[in-house]
Amino acid sequence: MKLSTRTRYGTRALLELALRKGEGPIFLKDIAKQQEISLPYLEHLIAPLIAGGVIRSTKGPKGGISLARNPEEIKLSEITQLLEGTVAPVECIDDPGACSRSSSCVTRDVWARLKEAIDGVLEGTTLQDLVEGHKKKSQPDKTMYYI
Amino acid sequence: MKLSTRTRYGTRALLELALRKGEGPIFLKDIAKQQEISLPYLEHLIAPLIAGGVIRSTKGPKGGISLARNPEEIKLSEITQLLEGTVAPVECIDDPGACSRSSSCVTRDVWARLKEAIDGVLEGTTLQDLVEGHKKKSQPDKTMYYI
DNA sequence: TAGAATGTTGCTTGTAATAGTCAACAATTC
DNA sequence: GAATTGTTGACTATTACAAGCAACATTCTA
Repeated sequence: MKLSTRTRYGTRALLELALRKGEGPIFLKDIAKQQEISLPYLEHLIAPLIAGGVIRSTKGPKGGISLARNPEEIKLSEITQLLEGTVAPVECIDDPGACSRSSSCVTRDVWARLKEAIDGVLEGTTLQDLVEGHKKKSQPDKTMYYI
Repeated sequence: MKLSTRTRYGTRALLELALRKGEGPIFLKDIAKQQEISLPYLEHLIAPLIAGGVIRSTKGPKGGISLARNPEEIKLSEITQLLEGTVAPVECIDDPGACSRSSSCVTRDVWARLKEAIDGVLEGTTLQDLVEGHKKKSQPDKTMYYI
């Protein structure tokens, strides 16, 4: 039940873009450094994100990548779909033909509920939520210091 | 985000035991056949389930395995824990030391919520729930035929 | 008490997915 | 036109998973 590094790294890369929204294209090099991702690996992660319309790229000097839409319009479910493929814990959820037992299998029903629970979280979270979470962490409530 | 076959097969094997509760020890051979699991593979799956106190085994002729507790007392979370290990989608949830960014990482918070969602389903489902689901499927409401 | 039936365990192997690197290429700016 | 950047494809570990095989331990029954 592990998320691939593709999804984890990709999400962090997008968060970086969201945090630096308005700065224009950001170098892959900078994202890789900031988020501690190997550059050649990151290069591969952006391809599906571009194809999926989540980011835009600019070539040449002063090039880089940037979000194609506002952070509040980009749900995590979209990111995982592009980088992880389906989030179904077993193949037979998306493709009942994958197993001859599908129609009568009770365990399959549980795994289906599992997928729904996962989807619920991913559908309900946007990049903007991550940005706000980040701000909250880096600027903790000052009242804390008065306790 | 896939469940291992260990968990899938193991759950089905336990369901089989729950369905045949009261019959005494069931042959591994029979479970393997009924649930279409390779016998040598199934043999390996039962070890952790015995160690975890979910099933009991009886050696020798007329031996086999059976549930160590009532189906309503066996939660799926317990089964996945024994067969899958943790259900956390990333290592840093259970072990913050796995990544130096843990304390400041916002994406980690999302993956934590993912784990909670998954745990919620698994904690809230028992083997007895599967048994009842199975009964419902094999004995569909007769009124269906009068439509 | 012997031997057959069953679960138990450890060793080994095949396979596939993942993670990652390297290098050639394309486009853009200055 | 040369430097800088993203793009793509080929390639290579590495790892985890799934599975098989064989020797072993235990128990029942004849």
